Amino acid sequence: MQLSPLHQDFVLHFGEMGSRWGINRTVGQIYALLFLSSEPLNADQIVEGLGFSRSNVSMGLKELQAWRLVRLKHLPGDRRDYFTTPDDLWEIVRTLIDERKKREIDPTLTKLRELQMAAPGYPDETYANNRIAELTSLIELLTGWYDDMNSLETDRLVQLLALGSRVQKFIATTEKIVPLGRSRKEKEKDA
Amino acid sequence: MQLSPLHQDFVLHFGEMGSRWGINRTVGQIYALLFLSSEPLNADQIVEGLGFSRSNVSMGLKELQAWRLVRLKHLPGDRRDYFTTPDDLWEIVRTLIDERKKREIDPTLTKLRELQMAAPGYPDETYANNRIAELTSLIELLTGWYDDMNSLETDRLVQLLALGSRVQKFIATTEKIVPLGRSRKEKEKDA
DNA sequence: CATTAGTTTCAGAAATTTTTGAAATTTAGA
DNA sequence: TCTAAATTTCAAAAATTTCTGAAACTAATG
Repeated sequence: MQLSPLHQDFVLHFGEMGSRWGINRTVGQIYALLFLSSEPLNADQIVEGLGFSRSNVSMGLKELQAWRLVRLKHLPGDRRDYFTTPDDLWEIVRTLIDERKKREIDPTLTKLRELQMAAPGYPDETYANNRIAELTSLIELLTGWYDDMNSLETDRLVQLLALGSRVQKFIATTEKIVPLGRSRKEKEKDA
Repeated sequence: MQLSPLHQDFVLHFGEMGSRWGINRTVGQIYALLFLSSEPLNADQIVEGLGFSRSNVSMGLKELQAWRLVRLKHLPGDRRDYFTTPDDLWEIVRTLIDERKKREIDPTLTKLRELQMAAPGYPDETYANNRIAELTSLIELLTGWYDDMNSLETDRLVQLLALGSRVQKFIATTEKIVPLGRSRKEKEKDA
C-alpha cells in the first residue's frame, strides 16, 4: 500500500509530534494512518504503509491498545486482527485526556497527598509544606472539575464549550433573579 | 546544601515524572527544588542540592526560562543570577498550559488547516478529508474555549471550576426565566 | 495432533537524548 | 581597559529509548 500525499503528510506530522505527546514516532504514525482510514487495517497493511518492521508495528499496536485508543475488529473468514479508531472524535478526546491524566497527574496527586500526610513530621519546613498543600488543592480542584465535566453527555459538553466564558456573565446577570444555589455540602464546609 | 527528606522526596518525584511531562529529569528536579524554596536560588546552590554538573544546571535553567516557568532575580551586591517560581500557583498553571498548547497543539492545528486548504486537490479521499475537517473543528472549539476561559480573572475562573457541571443545570433551569442569549454573531452564522 | 498463518517476545543494533568537562564568552567593577 | 567572577557553549561520553530480525509462542484448521 503506497500512501497518498495527503496521508503521507498527515502521518509524518503525527510521527514528528509523537515525541512531544509522550508517544514515539511509530505509535504516532500508526495512529494517524488508522485515523484516516475508512476501513480497519491489519498489522501487515500498516507495515506496508509505513515501512516499519513487523515487530515494531506489533509493539506500537500494543501500546495504542494500552492507551485504549484503538479498537480491535475481526472480519468474517479472516483470523487476522484488524484495527480502527472510534468514529466519534469526542470519544477519542475523552480517552486521550483520561489516559494522560492517569499517567501524568494521578501519580503526582498520590505523591502530594502522601507528602501532606507526612507534613507534621517536618514542622520546620513551613514554606515547603504550604507550597505542597496549595499545589495539592489546586490539582484537586482541577481534576474534580474535569471529572465533573466528563460526566456530561457530549451534546451538553459542546454546548458549554461553545458558551465559553459567557457563562460567567450569564451567571452574574441572572444571579439577582435566580440566586446561584451552592450545594448544602459547600455551605456546611464554610460554616 | 543537603536536601531534607521532604525536599528529597518531592524533587525525586518531579524528576521521574519529568519524562512523562515532556521535560527531562534535570529540568524536573530543578523546578521542584525552586518550587519548594522560599528564597531564590542561584545555579551553584542548585548544583549543590541536586548533584548535577554545573553545565547541566545551566542548560536546565535555560530551558525553564524558555518555558517561562522561572523568574530571574538579582540580589543587591551579588551579580549571580537567582531564580524563583511565581508565588501564585495559578500563574504557573496558566503558563504551563499556554506553553504546552504552543508546543503540542498549535503546530498540529496549523498543519490541519494547511491540509484542509489542500483538500480540493484530493477529491477521491472523502473519508480522510472529512476526518481532517472534523478534527480541525473539534480542536478549534477546544482551543477557542480555552482562550476564552484564560481571559477570565483567576477569582472568576476558580468560581466556575468549583461550580463544575452544575452550570449546566443552572442554565437549564433559569433559561425559561432569562433566555440564554446567543451573541448576534452566532445567530447570523446559523442563518 | 500436525500444520501453518498469525502474533508476540526479546536480545542486540541503531538512533536519540541527556549529561559532562573543558574552553569560550560575557560582564561588572577595579 | 583589564581582571576575574559568572555563565554559556559545544563536542564527546554516557544513558536511554527505539527499532529490528530471529526465534518462540498461540490457536484455528485439515
